[in-house]
Amino acid sequence: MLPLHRDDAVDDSRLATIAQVCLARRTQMAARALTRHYNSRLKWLKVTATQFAALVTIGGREGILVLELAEQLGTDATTLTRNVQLLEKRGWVVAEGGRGRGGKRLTLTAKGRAALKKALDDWEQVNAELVGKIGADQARQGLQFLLAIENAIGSEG
Amino acid sequence: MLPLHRDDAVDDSRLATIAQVCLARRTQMAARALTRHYNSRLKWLKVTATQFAALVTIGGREGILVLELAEQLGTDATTLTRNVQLLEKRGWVVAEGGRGRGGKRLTLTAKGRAALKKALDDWEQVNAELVGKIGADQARQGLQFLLAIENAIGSEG
DNA sequence: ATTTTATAAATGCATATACATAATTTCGCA
DNA sequence: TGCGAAATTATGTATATGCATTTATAAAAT
Repeated sequence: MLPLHRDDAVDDSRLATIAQVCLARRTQMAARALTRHYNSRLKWLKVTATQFAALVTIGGREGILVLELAEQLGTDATTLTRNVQLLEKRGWVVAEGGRGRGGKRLTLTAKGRAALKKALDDWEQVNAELVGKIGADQARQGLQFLLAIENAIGSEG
Repeated sequence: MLPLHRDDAVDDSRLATIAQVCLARRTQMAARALTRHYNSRLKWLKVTATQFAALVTIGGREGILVLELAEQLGTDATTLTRNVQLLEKRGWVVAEGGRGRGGKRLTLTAKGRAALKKALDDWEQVNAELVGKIGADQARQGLQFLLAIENAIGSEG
């Protein structure tokens, strides 16, 4: 039986095109590759790329709230609640305050600052390598593209 | 007490710069925003962006192996093992074969093709909206950038 | 002062992700 | 024919993610 004129038929070449040009798919693929890459480079410090991003942000703004950290990292606040708990268990971050108005203010511990400082050197190397490989121009354009995507989506559902 | 000359001090402006130009961070942020956006648009079909990408790929290559699907999606094969199990439970995908050489060949069910077909219309709309907002040129350059990132990382740790 | 309201974080549940390792199947060869 | 090697998927464990909902706190209103 030939599968012609099926109601549920989909065009194969259309699917191939979509796989090539879907912004979500390609961005996720690159994000996964980058995460794996950074994780492997930061493995000796037992820091993940996600944790590194949080440490950088807290270090740059001591006393930041969980909600503000979520905003800076572009994640849901409930995700940050748990990610921060891991950082606290690691002894890298301490919090003052709690639920409700006023919130929970986060600061790095000495241990946290030390870990961050070490990780920064690795980051510098990894990022420089990547920029070297793709070229400074493309890196700059890429960052603009990523920002444009975020702005295009904004906070609408 | 002034925090001058601390061994663990980190430069705030350096941290701010890193937050701006870290390729991993910015790509992940965009990926998260895109995932949320696509998920909300595909919510009425109870399909996630990740599942959509898998359905597109399986639909475009019936009989694909889990390992090949992982390659196409740029994820670890062990992730795909579980993602595919969800698709099977949903009745969208059936598998022939199993462990070991020969592997497990995946195909869409009629239900899977129907879901894919509906999702494709949503995808078309969402992607067109995004490209419209950021501009066709930047979209094209962005896709090239993402590809360049993947190539730069390749399969090295 | 007590109630209401707004704000911030935490929890329950489900999916997504990857590394290390295990289990299973098949192929090739002795 | 049976054993070792290669290939492929599955499992254990941990982190990451988001939505819906709940809990806790502080401010505002009456």
